[in-house]
Amino acid sequence: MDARTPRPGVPVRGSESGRPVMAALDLLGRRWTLRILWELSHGPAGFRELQRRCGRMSSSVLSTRLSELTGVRLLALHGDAYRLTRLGEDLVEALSPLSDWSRRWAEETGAGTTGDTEG
Amino acid sequence: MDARTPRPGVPVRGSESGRPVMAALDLLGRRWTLRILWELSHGPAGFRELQRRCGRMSSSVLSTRLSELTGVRLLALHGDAYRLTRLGEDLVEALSPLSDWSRRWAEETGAGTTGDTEG
DNA sequence: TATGATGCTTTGGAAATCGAAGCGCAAGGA
DNA sequence: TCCTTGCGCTTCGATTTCCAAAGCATCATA
Repeated sequence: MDARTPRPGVPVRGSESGRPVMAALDLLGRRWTLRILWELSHGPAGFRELQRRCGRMSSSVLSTRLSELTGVRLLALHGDAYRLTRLGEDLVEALSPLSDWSRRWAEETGAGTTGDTEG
Repeated sequence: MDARTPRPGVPVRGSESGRPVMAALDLLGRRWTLRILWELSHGPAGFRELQRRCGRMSSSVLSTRLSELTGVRLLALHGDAYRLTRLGEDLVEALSPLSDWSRRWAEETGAGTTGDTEG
């Protein structure tokens, strides 16, 4: 993490208040961040394994995301495996209703994919 | 919305499956998207008003985000006011645990701002 | 008629993201 | 002992996204 990583208590993009939720909205609104957390909720993974889970995302971006997320204590590196911290698990759990919601979204927009049990 | 806007049923960044949740993670992982939804959950707003709520964000980006979000039916334009659709309200509600979580995050990282009652 | 507010669009430059290549290391096989 | 494979990343040039300022047309008020 560098000094520009959003974290509670400091001003972030579009908000000088330091309100925690603003930091969260800024942090999560960066490409791949949500996806990385989501994938790690399925279990710890090393760098290349995680890259594969994210559809071969750019290694350079993965690298910076991982250091951002570990910097704000949502992830931790144990040996060669990244895993969610307690805080990170809580976040993913807070976001879990997204899975059900997205199915409703699919229904209402008349989307095709149905054979989808894996949240 | 153009053809590249993530929506359920089509491949998105990092996922060919068309799984709805992947589209959601891609869509929400764009700068300002979460923030815009969040701000609109406090009530409808016109273009410039919304821009102010988002801390004077760039009008060009706001414009493209608004058309993306209306394109996937999370927002609708009524007269000169953007407002959440039913689907959009459901999404914000699904995301609402984020507010409580972010406060815990602030506590655990020893952040300063406390005078913060507005989620 | 001016003045200010609105909903945007345009534009040139800055920053984020991309993807391919490469580095050093460790393990396994011939 | 070499050779290959996989690992965790970095580097770097190219593309995409984002940005802030300026501008345009329109409407309301003065």
